[in-house]
Amino acid sequence: MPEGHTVHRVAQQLTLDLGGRAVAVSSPQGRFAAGARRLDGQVLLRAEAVGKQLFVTFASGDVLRVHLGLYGAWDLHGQVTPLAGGAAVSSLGAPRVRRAVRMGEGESALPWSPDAEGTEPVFPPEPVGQVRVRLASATTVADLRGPTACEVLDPDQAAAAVERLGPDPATVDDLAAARQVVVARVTARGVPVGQLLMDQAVVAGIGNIYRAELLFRARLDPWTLGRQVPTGVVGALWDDWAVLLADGIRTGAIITRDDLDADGRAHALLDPTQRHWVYGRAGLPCRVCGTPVLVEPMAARKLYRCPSCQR
DNA sequence: AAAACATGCAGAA
DNA sequence: TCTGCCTGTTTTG
Repeated sequence: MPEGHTVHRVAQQLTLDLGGRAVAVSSPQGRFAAGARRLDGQVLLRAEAVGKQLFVTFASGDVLRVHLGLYGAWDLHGQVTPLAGGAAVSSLGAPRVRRAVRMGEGESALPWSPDAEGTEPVFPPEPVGQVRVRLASATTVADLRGPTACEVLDPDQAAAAVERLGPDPATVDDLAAARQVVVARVTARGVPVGQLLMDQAVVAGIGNIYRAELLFRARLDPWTLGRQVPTGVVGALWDDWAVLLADGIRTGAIITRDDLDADGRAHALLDPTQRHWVYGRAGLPCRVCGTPVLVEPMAARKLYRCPSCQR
């Protein structure tokens, strides 16, 4: 369940291993049959993420728009170039390896089990489960399952879809201008800032984990109304989001503890319970002051905060 | 085996 | 504010 960083990594991966190649597009599950026919056989030009949405552009100009929602995931098979930091751990520029990788819900290497005879798995592999879309080159297969959105858009529709989203610090060309936009959108509203950070039309890519962690790092009470948050504080939230997102894209994990040294970070990579200040820590002591972390609903999502540190 | 749970969002009311 | 939907993993009985 991807926040922005995961989708950026998917985009990198698809561009790297399928970009510039003609791809067979199919819908083994059948629910995307018409869309698949429209794209089948075209050259995949590039994949890009804006917030949590993935846009895959094909030679005709048509764009596959995918939103993973809560449960969606991409499984990659065959030649999958290791990205830095992720499950496909390997040094940068290492030779390509054959393996299977899941991106979307706790990125991980898939069990690569040879069959009973110990022979190599066949390529391309049979689709397993409900595969909505398969993108296949001669050497790489990407299977998409469980997306909340999956559709083909023409160029104008794709531009409109991007236009509906707030700025994403990983794609925006002018960080300072984007900062201004976000400051304006937050401070104009009489809605809790914790809710505004999750609003993809205000700023793109922030999910429940990043929301909780950004607000803790700013020591800001999530219930503060947008219009009550000082301009400089909103700007600092945007700046911090840019930092956390870049870090998440690089490492493939959401580690927000700026109190950890290199060893601590390496440990947090292996132990998810060490990654966050407050997210998922309801009832546990605040790592700064020891006050029990609160969890409560905000707009039907779980909000984690330290009632003592965040004011 | 069944239930609970999850990093999300659209649509209805 | 509420419900419904998508899928896989973890927890519970």
